[in-house]
Amino acid sequence: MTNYEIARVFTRMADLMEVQGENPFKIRAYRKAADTIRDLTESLESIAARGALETVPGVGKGIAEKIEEIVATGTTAALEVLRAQVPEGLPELLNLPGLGARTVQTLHKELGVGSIADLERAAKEHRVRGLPGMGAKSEENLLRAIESYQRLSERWPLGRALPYAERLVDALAKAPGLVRLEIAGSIRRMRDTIGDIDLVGAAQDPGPVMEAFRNLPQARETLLSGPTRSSIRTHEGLQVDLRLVKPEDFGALLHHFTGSREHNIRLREMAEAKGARINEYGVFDVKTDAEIRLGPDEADLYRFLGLPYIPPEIREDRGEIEAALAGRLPRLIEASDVRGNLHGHSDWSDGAVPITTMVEAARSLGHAYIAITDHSKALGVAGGLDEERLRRQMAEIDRLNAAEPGIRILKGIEVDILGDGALDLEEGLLAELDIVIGSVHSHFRQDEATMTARIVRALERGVVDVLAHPTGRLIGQREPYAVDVERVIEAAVATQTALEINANPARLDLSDLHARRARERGALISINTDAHHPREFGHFRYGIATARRAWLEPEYVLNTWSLERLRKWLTERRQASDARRQ
DNA sequence: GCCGTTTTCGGCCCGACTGTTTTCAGTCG
Repeated sequence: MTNYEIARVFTRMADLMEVQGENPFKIRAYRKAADTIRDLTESLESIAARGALETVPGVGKGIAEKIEEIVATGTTAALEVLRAQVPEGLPELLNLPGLGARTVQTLHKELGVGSIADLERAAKEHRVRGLPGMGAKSEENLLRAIESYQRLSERWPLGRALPYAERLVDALAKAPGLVRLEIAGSIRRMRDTIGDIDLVGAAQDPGPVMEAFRNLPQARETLLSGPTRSSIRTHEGLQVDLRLVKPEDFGALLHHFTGSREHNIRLREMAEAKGARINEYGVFDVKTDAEIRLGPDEADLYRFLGLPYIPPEIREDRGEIEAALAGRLPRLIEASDVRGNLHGHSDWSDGAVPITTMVEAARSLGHAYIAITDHSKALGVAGGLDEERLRRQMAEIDRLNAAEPGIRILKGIEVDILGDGALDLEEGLLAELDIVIGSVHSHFRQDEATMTARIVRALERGVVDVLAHPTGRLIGQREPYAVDVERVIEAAVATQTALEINANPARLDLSDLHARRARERGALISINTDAHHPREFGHFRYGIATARRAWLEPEYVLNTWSLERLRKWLTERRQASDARRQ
């Protein structure tokens, strides 16, 4: 039973309790526990085995008992009781925008609605409008909600959402009277996927800006519209919210809608201790309701609370407030720290352009080095290199380096880790390369024990310098393969293998949480674009963002190092591997 | 159901918009 599966049990219980009208705080407790569990890197089974369940935040006596029950039996009696009481399809109604628990209960009780199909029928037959608080307009809105729910409603990867939001900002920037406009919400925090776009702005007169917003070419329909807040749905089905305040309140607004909700709640609790209330307009004295005037920046708010500025990427209530209080916030890595790309492809395998084109692009970015790491022969579809072609490529790179291209080209390979943990090329040859990236591209369906052992075995050979995209996930397309990340991190530390944060926004693998865990355990990280074309060097922004969310300082990221330091590390780790194997 | 250098009981963020209301409940972020 994975943590993810156990979390799903509690989420399901929360859904069922919600449509039953159970105590909202109890429901929240279950959801919070589920979120926490999903984020753990250690398996609940092993936490349970050492009797430490109640040390997990949000897990108390009740939920701990249920976890033990789930670990032992696969389910819990409490869930089965709820299931017996509530129709299977009822919780799904909560996904319809505008429909909450109270209305779902009424629909179920009064009309016998037990699924979205039931609701659609009832609305079409005008049976909904007879209910208290429901009219013809409500019926219409429900039918629209059902229609749009069936059409869309998946989360967007950051790599799609961020550029889209930036285009919206560009389009809106010309609106009359607009003085500030920023992307807030989960995009500003750079989460790997996002559910909607939050824009915040400032204007003395919000009317014309709101009108321009509703009339954006991207807007398919207006969901709601008021003087300070409007929402549209785009043609692609994504919801976009715009909030506007007076320019002097902009800092408070930006902070409020950057979130995360959990982070903001913590700050409000801290404000309460100072007799102050925080909302999107500023900070107010609880007693007099008078505004406590702060400066215009987010930093002023943190200063008021006695905290240093906390960057958006780590505002998740995952320990950042405690770290800030203790003066121990990390100096997060920045894009300008990057000195090279250690995983990328050329047209020798499945890259789009010749080595020289990739090299020139990297040089123009100001990088000091670039590794060419084409695929190995097992990846036939990608034109992977066999021994003979790899030797020719190595000679080619030697020639290019001899011509002093203004950047160091490292000879590398992305070698396949085969099904049994062997490497796809002869290890003597691999040892001649400057850098070896190892990765899994096959047999994704192996069970967790087999996959974990396979990767650990590959690392223990000591030849792989960097383990690429360690979990194999493709966001929104493919689940990570079953692998015990904790064990892989352990092996990476023991063998001094760096773990990759693959910066491709479809991967972001390691994820923020896994990367943070890896760092905590002492692993080194390499942030790589895995570029197959020069334009994909632009993906660094996503890799950096993930690293920042993982609390990474540049010190622990290989490719922020100078070429000399990097080469020294590569040499020493191989010597250590050789020594270990003797 | 969880949690506690204020508390082991009584809290658990705060405000905008909608649709239906004669003053507010429900929903959302």
